[in-house]
Amino acid sequence: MAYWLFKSEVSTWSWDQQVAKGDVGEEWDGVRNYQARNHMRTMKVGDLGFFYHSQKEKEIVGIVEVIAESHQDSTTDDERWDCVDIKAVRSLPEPVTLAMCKEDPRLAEMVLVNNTRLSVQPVTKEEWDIVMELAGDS
DNA sequence: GCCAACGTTGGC
DNA sequence: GCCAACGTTGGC
Repeated sequence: MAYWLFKSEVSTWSWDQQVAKGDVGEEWDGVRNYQARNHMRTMKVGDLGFFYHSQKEKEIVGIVEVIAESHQDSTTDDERWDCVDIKAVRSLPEPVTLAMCKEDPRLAEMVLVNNTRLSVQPVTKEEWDIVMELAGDS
């Protein structure tokens, strides 16, 4: 079981919209970056991920679960692009901001901190646990 | 709004 | 196949 982080702008696709979809979930479509796509191709049903709001908020707000493995992105006919489906699991008790991640020396290697432009990225078990701790979730 | 980082495109 | 030009993302 692996851990991931999904980035989205609030104006494009927000956590509230994801939550509103409930257990039906939603395609994580629109990704046009090979690295991000490759991460999605390795995802398995049941993997968990953080939901991060980029740009204005810059904070991890919730937890999602992969509910369908990678398939054709329905927003394009281009066969190069596929994506997984995810559903909201729950909100974090307290959002974890990018600043908090940067301040914690244990998260110095986190992709979120180092590669700001990657929209779908892996998170290690250790990083996951630390973020959960920062979120006030035990 | 600016700019750095990075990915993609296209000319050679 | 290299590399310059360009476009996009996202933090500040």
